[in-house]
Order: sequence, then C-alpha cells, then structure tokens
Amino acid sequence: MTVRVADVAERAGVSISTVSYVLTGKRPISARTRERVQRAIDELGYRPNAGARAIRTGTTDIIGMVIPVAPDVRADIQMRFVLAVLQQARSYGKNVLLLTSEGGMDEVRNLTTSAAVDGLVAMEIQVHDPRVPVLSALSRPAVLIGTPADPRELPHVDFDFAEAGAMCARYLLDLGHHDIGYLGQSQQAFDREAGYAVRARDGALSQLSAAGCRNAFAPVEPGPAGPTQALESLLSANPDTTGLIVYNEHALPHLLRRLGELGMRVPADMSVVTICPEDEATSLVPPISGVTLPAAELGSLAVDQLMEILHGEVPHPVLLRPALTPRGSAGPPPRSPRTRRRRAET
Amino acid sequence: MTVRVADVAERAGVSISTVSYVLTGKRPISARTRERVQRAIDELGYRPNAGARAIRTGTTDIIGMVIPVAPDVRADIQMRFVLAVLQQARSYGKNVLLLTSEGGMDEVRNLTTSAAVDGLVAMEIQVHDPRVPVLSALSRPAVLIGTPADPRELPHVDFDFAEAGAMCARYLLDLGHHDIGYLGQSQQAFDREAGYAVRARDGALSQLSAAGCRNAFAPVEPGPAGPTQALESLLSANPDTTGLIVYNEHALPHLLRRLGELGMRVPADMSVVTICPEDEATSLVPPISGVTLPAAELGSLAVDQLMEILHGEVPHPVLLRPALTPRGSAGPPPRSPRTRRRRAET
DNA sequence: TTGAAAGCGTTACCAT
DNA sequence: ATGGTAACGCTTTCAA
Repeated sequence: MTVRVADVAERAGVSISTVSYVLTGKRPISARTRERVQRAIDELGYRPNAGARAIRTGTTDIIGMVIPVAPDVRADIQMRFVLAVLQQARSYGKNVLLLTSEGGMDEVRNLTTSAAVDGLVAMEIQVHDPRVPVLSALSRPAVLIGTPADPRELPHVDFDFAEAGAMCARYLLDLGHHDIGYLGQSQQAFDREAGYAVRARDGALSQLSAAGCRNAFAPVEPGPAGPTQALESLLSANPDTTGLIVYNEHALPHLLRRLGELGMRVPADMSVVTICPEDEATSLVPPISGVTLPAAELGSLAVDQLMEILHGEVPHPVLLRPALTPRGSAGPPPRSPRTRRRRAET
Repeated sequence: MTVRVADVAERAGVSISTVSYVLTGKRPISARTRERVQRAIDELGYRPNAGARAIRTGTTDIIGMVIPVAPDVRADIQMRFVLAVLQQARSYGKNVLLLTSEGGMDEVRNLTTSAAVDGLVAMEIQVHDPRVPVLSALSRPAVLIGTPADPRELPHVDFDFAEAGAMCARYLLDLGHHDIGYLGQSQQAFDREAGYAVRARDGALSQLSAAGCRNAFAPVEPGPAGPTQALESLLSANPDTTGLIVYNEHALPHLLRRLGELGMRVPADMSVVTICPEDEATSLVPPISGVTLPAAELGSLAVDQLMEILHGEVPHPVLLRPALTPRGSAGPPPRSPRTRRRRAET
C-alpha cells in the first residue's frame, strides 16, 4: 500500500541509506546512482513519510500561525496577513498550521510541546498581551506581528503605527487645518490595547496636541451606524472640524456616504486621510489619501525572521517606516467654517 | 530536554505501556494508577510527540484545507470558510493546515502521500475543476465545498445557488417587476466556471426567461468602476429596468452609491435583492433583502462530512436550501417607468 | 490490571 | 561513493 524507502532502494538496487542521502543531499552521490534512485522514486510515486521524518529530524517544516477571532477584527485584513505568511512560508518549503488563540493558549502550547510545529507567528498583538509570556516560555521560537510593551520579550516585526498616525496629523496640519478629528478602531480594540489601534491614535493625537490644535477622538463601533455616530460625536465635540484621520477600514465607505448626506464634499468641505491597505484606499470614491498599511510585507517579514531564528541567526527587529500617498482626498480647509456648517445643516 | 513516555512511566512507577494506555484510554486502568500517571504527566508537562504518534497510528489529526488565491475572490468571504472549517475541526480535536492550489496540486499531493494530513477540504470548486480528478486520485479522502460537473466524483457539500438565484428572481417577479437585471461575479469567475457564480446566474436568468420577462446580465469587474460600468451596461440594455439581482459582495456599496447619484431611490425607483452573507446585507444602507449565503455552515458541514468518511461512514451529500429574507430593499415597481427614467437623467 | 518488547519509516553514524 | 544499523518516541501485540 504505502511506498517506503526500502521499496525505492530495492527497485533502484541500492541500499536504504543511499536513497535517504539522495533525498537529503547530505552526502555526495554518483550521478548514475542518483539518477537510478530518482527514477525509482518517480515510478513508485514515493514521498517520505512526514511523521517518520519529523521523529528523526525533530523538525516538521510546519509553522504555526496564531490568529485571534475577535469579532471586531476585519476578516479581510486578517486574511492578508494569513495569505502573506502562507506564501512566504511556502517559499521556504514550509507549511502553515492555522491556530486560534480563543479559548486560551492551551492548543498552541500543546502543539509546540508535542513538536508539531517548528515555530510560530502570532498576530494582533496587544500592548499587554497575555499570550506573549506564554509564547516566550515555549520551547520553539515565536515571532510577533506587533510590538508588546516590553519589546525585548520576543522577536517581532511591526509597522510604525505611531509615526503613521503622526504623519497623517502633520499632513493635515501642513495643509492648514486646525480642527482635526480622529476616527479609530472599535472601543473593544482600545480596551484590549491592540497595538496598532492605540499607537496610531496616540501618535496622531500627540502630534495634534503639540501643534496646539483642537482635536477630538472617537472610536468607531462595528455595524452600519458606527461611523455615523462616531462622526456625529466628533462634530459635536468640535463643529468646526475640517479634517479627519480615519484608521478603520470598515468605517470609510459609510463615512464617505454620511459626509455626502451632510452635504460635505471631500476634500472641499472636509479633508480625509486614512491608514489602510493600498487597494482599500484606491477602491473608494473618491480615493483616499493616506498611509499604506503593509500587511503583506509584515506577514512576509515575520516568516523571514522566524526562518532566521530557526537557522540559528539573531534576527534584527523590524519596524517598517510609513509613507503617505496623496490621492486628492485632503486639501486646504475651507475659508469660512460657518458657511460650511450652515450648508451642512440644510 | 524533551519529556518522553519513559520519563512519565518512571516518575509514576509504572510501565511505558501503561502510560500509553492511560493516554489513549484503549484499555481499562485502575483509578489509582491512572491518577498517578496523570499527576506525572502534569508535573512533567508531558505531551506525546506528534510525529511518533503519527508514524504509529497513521493519523496526524490534521486536515488540509485547499484554498485558491484567485485575485477576484473576496478575502473576507474566503476567510469565513476558513474560520468555519478551523472551528469545526477543532471541535473534533483536529488541526488545519492551509494549502494553496496556485502553482498546481503538487503540494497537496505531496502532503497527502507523505501522510501529513488525514484528509482534505477544498473550496471554490469550478464546474470543470482540474483539481477534482487530482483530489479523487489521492489516498486520503477529500470533501469539496461546491459541486463539480459529475457530482459522484467526490463527496461534497454545497448551497443550492441555482435555487437561490431563482428565488431572487421569483421574489422580484412576484412584486410585479418585468424588467430585471442580474449583476454577477467578475468575468474571470465565469470564465473559470466557478460553481456558485454560474449556477446562481443561470438559476436566476432561466427563471426570468420562463416568466417571459425581459432581462439582462452583466458581470462586475473588481475595482471601484466595476459596479458603475455594470449598472450602465444593464441600463443601456434595458432602460426600463426596475429590479436588480446582485450576487457580488464587492459591488453592493458602490452600486447603492451610484443609484443614489442617479437619483434612484431604493426601493421606490429600483428594487435590489442580493445573495450574500447576512451581516454584509444588514450592514448596508439601506439593508438589502436577499438570500443568505451560509458560508460558515458550509465550512462546518464539510468538516462533519470529512469526519464521517474518516470514521468509515458513507456521507450523505448535502445541498443547503436557500431562504430569502426581506429587508425592505425591494418593493413594487414604480408606476411610470418614463417618469423614473426622466428623473434619473436630470 | 499491568509489563516487555516488537515494530512504524526515517535519518545519520559508523563502517567499508 | 556506498551499505548496515541504531535510534527517534510512540502504540499495540503478546504474555503474565
């Protein structure tokens, strides 16, 4: 039924170990022998048994990817990370086992202790993440996508969300805006201190405060009403708001619709900048200026870093620098705020 | 370094086999012995080595999930299937290895032949899918999410997309519409004959034709312009169109915005029904009536079916029946088509 | 109710 | 350049 090395060896007329060495390439084999073995392998359709190999080498060529299933995490954003990790893993000949951290880290611990995975990549890291101490106590390396409070705790790759937020703020400030609102992730995300959510907000708000400018912040709840409510909250805190920083992919379409309903044109009456993946920003009407979230790159780098560690190297921490791409959704503030408000209220 | 059964046995003062039997529960163990062994396991933090177990039992407790990476497949829809499969697999104590079928099925074949997975779930099945013969030739069972041309080829679970399309059509027909357009998936999806895309469209269009009603079809390309162009194409084919069937999640927000720009109110001037996951439909403004796509249920059922097969049972094919939920986005057609068109053209 | 020992299919050390 | 064989950690048959 199942083809083993012994079958290949017999057919090729060589010893078992020779077949193994042909497979691993760990010692020189004469061209003729290799060719004969290869033919036997092809003819028999032989593939080395994964379990047997794992037990000998202590390696499974499987990377575990720990994803949370928080209901407020946008599935498509999450999928970008997963696909990037998957693709990069495959480029190293590794496979990806998908793991949920809901219901505790027991499953992750089990799979690691049972040597089912060579290493781990974990995403959606919180500033004080209870999973981080668990991960660093494991016998296999783990790389975080995101930065925990103590950055020395585990190797990680991240995007400079604080600078991304600050960059959005400076962009609007440089355009002459003085009344700027920040629409962020859901309250839940802030409650659990999701790194990206808090750092982007703090980066933006501290930049705005430093410029002595009036500013307000509102989280955006999931659901169609969330963006509308959040916008309302910002406008009632400061009716003269002329610029919005939006870091919430779900919010953007609803926000733009709502602005339209209020008679506010983008960017004539309201400037909008965002932090989100490039294609999300360009697929909106109008396209939204902003900082590109390099989801795929982060996933890819996390795998690179894990592979370095597995090869015994000491990885360099990675913090990707943001860049802002203008797409025409932000301009100078309107001359007369009152005019704008009056029109909006009609 | 690594804790083995022998360590547990020694600590508990029993034999290796006793420890193993405590673990597998395959033979009666006295309460006292079991307790002692369990304590030793806990104290040592022992977990059975996955590779060693796999080599003995011929089972890895890993399910492979084959996903395509077609650029026109909505990532968030795909993620629903993946998460559902993941969650259901875990309820059986199984783990999920994520596999891409881009670049051929070699990887899938390798992992199966090397006994790395116990079985497979494959999604995004095309009517004539080159992956299906590969999957049915494997030594491990595979369950499809979707129906191939020859349904006997492999076990599968599916949603009755033809009936879903027909149901949308009948709903609009019953409301009195006679001029109905169908906005479908991307041309790519139709080119590769993605099961859901072609069956939903054919189900809807044949129902419309049977009712002797004028109808038109347009695929919707990805990108912000796609929905607008598709709508234009439908309206130029039949300017009197009063009802739209939309099976393209990406299209809905842009479509609604465009209808607004054209001065067409939903449902007063244009009725809209859709096939999509429930939360997508309810998170739109206005909420869109339509058939709920049971993505999570399909993923879950696929795993159930795979588990049945792995337990030696013969699975029953599953074809979920659609149901239409009214949400107010469809109503009777406007009295005078001309009036509507004139207003729209202003 | 428990123990001893024979494999499972591979890799890699020690030979030749 | 190639071959024999011990070992990896576990499950399970055979014995007691």
